[in-house]
Amino acid sequence: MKKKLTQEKLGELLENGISEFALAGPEKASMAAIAKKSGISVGVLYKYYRDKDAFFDACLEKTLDELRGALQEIESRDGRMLSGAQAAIEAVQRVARERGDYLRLYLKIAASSSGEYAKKLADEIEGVSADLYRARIGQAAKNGEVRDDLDPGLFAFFFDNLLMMLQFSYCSDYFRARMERFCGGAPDDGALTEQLLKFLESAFAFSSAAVAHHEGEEAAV
Amino acid sequence: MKKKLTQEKLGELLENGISEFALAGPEKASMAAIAKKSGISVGVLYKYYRDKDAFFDACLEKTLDELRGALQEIESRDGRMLSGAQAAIEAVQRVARERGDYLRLYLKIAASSSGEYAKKLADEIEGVSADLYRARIGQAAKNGEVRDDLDPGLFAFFFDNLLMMLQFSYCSDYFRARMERFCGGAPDDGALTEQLLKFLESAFAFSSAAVAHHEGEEAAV
Amino acid sequence: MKKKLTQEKLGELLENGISEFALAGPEKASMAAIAKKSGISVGVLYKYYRDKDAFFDACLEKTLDELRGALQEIESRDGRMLSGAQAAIEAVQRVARERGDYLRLYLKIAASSSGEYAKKLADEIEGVSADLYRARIGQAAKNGEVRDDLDPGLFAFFFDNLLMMLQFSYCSDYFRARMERFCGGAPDDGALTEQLLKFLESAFAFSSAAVAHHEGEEAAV
Amino acid sequence: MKKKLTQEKLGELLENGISEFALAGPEKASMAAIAKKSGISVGVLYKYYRDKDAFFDACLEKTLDELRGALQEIESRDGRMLSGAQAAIEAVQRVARERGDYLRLYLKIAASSSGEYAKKLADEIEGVSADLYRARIGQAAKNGEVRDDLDPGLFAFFFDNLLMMLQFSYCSDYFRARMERFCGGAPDDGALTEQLLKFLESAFAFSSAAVAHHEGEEAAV
DNA sequence: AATGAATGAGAATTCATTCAT
DNA sequence: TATGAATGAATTCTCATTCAT
Repeated sequence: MKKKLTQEKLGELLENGISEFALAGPEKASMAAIAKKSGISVGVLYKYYRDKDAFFDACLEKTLDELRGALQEIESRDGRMLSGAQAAIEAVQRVARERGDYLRLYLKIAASSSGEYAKKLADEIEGVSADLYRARIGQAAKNGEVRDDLDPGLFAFFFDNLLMMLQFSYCSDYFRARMERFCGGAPDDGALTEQLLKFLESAFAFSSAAVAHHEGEEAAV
Repeated sequence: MKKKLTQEKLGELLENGISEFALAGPEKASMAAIAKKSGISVGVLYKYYRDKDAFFDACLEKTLDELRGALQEIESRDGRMLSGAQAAIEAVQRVARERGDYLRLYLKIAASSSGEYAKKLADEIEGVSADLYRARIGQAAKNGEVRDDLDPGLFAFFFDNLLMMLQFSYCSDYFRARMERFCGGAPDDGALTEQLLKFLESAFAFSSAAVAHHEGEEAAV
Repeated sequence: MKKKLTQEKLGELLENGISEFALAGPEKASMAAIAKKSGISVGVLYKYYRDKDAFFDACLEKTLDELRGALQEIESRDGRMLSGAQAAIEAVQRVARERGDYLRLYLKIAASSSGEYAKKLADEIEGVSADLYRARIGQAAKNGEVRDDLDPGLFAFFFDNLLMMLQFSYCSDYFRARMERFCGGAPDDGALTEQLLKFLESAFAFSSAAVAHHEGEEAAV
Repeated sequence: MKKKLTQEKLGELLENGISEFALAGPEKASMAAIAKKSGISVGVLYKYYRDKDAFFDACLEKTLDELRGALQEIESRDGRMLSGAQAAIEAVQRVARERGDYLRLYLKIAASSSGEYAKKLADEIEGVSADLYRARIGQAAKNGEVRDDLDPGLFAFFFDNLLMMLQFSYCSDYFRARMERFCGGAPDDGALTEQLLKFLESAFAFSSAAVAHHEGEEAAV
């Protein structure tokens, strides 16, 4: 038989698919173009995936897998809010650099999907982190680690919103230009991390009690 | 008379265009459908706009005009950070309700545009508010109204990010589903506003405790 | 507006469709080829007919209308079996000459259709003549015009079978070749008519004259 | 051993080919499906047959061989017209039951082939029986067994036409539905045979009894 | 100037055929 | 020699754009 597509080829196909879908959008992306870019014929593409939708789903699935993978790394850290936040920010920066296409595709999908499909997708993609963040913040509030006059769900939402916009700002031309406009040029990763942590730290804590608690610790030192 | 009719028709045309582009996406939106919905022939549509792209640009322009209009209302308020924030949040909620199409289209564009065009667009859309927020925050820091150990540009960026995600969460099916997943159901507008203000207030160290802390520091100095 | 397709163009389109479908078969016939042959673009074809199937149905409908029209002419004659048969044979010959494509398409469809569709089609196409022939033969049997020991349905069936094969033999290359093989060359229309009438006349044992003639012959022997 | 397996496989391949071609039509039948059904790879199929057309020809050839075989059985009987006719009708009924695919494929071909190929095919398929029938009828006319005022070729043609339509009516969905429409339901094989024989007998004016019967009636009048 | 029918390039998808293994 | 994955031409159908009326 003619040589079967190697695993790498299949991976490349998905990567190119993700890239095309992210760049041109699911409608405009051309199956022929993706096949050509991957050095295969349209025929194989259709041997492996029933149709454009199925191929798109596969690209999306891979994207979500990768993003979930990046998330798990963060989740596995200790539960303290601040260190978690720092890890998350750095993960966003790394993923944006290494896997910008994934984020771009995610943005496209998020911007385009509608109706029940949107709901299904949101559950699938955001479910884990939503629950995790909410639980973590609720716990932190009980511990006195963060203020207790906040709604864990909404604060988790705001927290994730900041990370999400960070993602978009790193991966999308538009949002990057916007970020640069705000910062008066491309911001330094480290500085941005530091400032965002400061923003979050302050947002979450920073009730006098927490500060007092902190002060106590520091005093002890 | 004839002109007036045309003027009205043109406005309707743009509205329908915005609606279609926002709903179906720039690729999938049909020129014929838009013309029909507006009660004119495709011919006229092409008489006024060279091609689909040009028409799309016009729709975008109108969208941005409207959004800028909404923004100006907020900007014209007094310069105190907190009241500004509250006004902005409420403006977002109102616009999302009244002009969801504009926000949906904006999201589509932000997710799609690339290269130089993205930059141009971002400057045009975000320029004013970016500059305004940065200046306002810088001023507030000088006044001791907010912490002074923060970068005005980045904090303006974070602030606007939160508003932007709020917009998306109100107008896009996907982001709405995500918000509901975080909040365990559709959040109440008032509660959300309150909590977000709390978040911001704290982030900017508005809270008396933080201020007191600051004051102490400053007194020491 | 650009000139709307004239009625003639539309007629031509159907004719070319019928011709292509009859020649190449519904599967192989190419929409593009039909459009080109008709001097129009594929686009119009799809403006007038939803898809290939719809266009095919239109072609078939026209075919059946024409064939039914030819049939009606015969049916409107007086009810005597023999003159009806003669008219039918001559109609077949004329239609085969003038509208061979219709018969060819009919043959293709008859050969191809299956399942419930076949039943529906057969009812639509053959229903009228089946009922008519059966009634006419039943009546003729009562009148003593034809033998009364025959089943009107089956005899109508045999009668129509002979006409049907005549159709096929005139319009299909294969059946024409077969006919010529049987006859040792292309048969003369008049001779064929005469002989077929003789065959039918005898089969139905209508004409006392024919019987008398026979008697005479036999008596002579 | 190996060869035997191949021989079996080849037979199976042809059977499956005939079945597919008869069912789906030459255009729609899929080479891959036929190979799979036969438990071989497409590769071997193309090793044995240059292309789809060649394979189709082989299927056709086998079909014709089988049909000729069935015919020979009838032809080997004694030469009396009536018993020959009865044998032929019963053979048609049996073949339709046992080898419906052959007849369906034959019908497809007859409906599709055109030009020189049609002629070649008709000669090959119909040649023998055409000659046989003509000769037999000519002889019967000389013997006084049938009327002598008929053209042996045309009468043979009419006779074969009736058998052919019987074939079609037994094997094709369309023609079966048509037959049932004429008969008011599925006819009984025996009744059909009896009536068709009556029709033929009368057409050829064979039976002295029928004539006598008539004579009696007429005398009474 | 307005109309909307006609155009035709372009996209998805299929499947007979090839050929490396 | 057998395999069956890969190829890519061909086909259907869509819709932005044009232009005769």
